[in-house]
Amino acid sequence: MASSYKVNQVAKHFSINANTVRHYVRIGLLTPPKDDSGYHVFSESEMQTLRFILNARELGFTLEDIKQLLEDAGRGESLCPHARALIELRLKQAREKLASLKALVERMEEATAAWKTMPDCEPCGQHICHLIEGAHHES
Amino acid sequence: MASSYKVNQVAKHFSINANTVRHYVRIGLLTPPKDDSGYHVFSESEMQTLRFILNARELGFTLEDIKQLLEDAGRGESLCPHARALIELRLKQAREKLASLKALVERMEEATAAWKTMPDCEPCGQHICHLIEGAHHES
DNA sequence: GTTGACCTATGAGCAACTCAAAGGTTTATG
DNA sequence: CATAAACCTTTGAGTTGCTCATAGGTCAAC
Repeated sequence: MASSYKVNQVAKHFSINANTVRHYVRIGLLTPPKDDSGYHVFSESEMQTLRFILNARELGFTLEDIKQLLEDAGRGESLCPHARALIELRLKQAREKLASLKALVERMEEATAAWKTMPDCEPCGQHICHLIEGAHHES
Repeated sequence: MASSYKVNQVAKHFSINANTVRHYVRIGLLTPPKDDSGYHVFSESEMQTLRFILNARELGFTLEDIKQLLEDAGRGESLCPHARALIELRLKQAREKLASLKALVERMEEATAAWKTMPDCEPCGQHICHLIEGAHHES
């Protein structure tokens, strides 16, 4: 009928890898029942849950966060307060990672710019590569 | 004597975790000889290699990159051309990751801002959490 | 001689997949 | 109707760079 999908159909529907769907089943995010031959059958309700998972993932929740939210929902609780607390934490972490990644890109850009004017070094016992050895991690 | 260190001394010298030093030994980045009782002994030359590793890591090279560079050096080749090619690749990747992380942070900020004005939802069969279900991963 | 601080090697855990292996099922075709 | 293609299953392992735990050996001091 209309609202019944198997793994590859689900994957195509959401434009994701079928192995990703299987991964979510494996870790218990999705719990589709099986038909007689052991194939997972996804109903509209499973599809809705998967859409929820993908949305939440896009918003920066971890899969473990999402699992907790789904468990809240399974216990009939409103998960909004929990979601608000979690996203605040994840946003803070994302900002930290962003800052350190920004710093890394700047270091890399500085290094490549500086290297443009430097000749390749001949290998010698004294140093391995002056490009890298000139970097500022001293002591 | 002066130039001979054991793992914890090495770690303290560079202000890194002793397990990090052991990790580099395990994956073959460092190859310190052993004394009679099986302890790793780090000479000045091992220390120089470790400094090289830490500098390169700070510049965004992966440990696998660094391993290749050290192998170049071991074969008496100038690794500067290789290093230049590698950093260009890693810089490109870092910029891509930076862009996607920036986009993620923006999505998270928009979501939290929008959620400030929304009430928590009561759990119902129709939807799990309108906060997350309002996100734009449709279809 | 025993406590405590060191050292070793190895396996596992993190996050979120992704791929491969080994096998069962279903469908389409010759 | 046989068989090959295209699905499906479970499970284990690989990715990156550590970090921690386990089980055990070594060494210096008191």
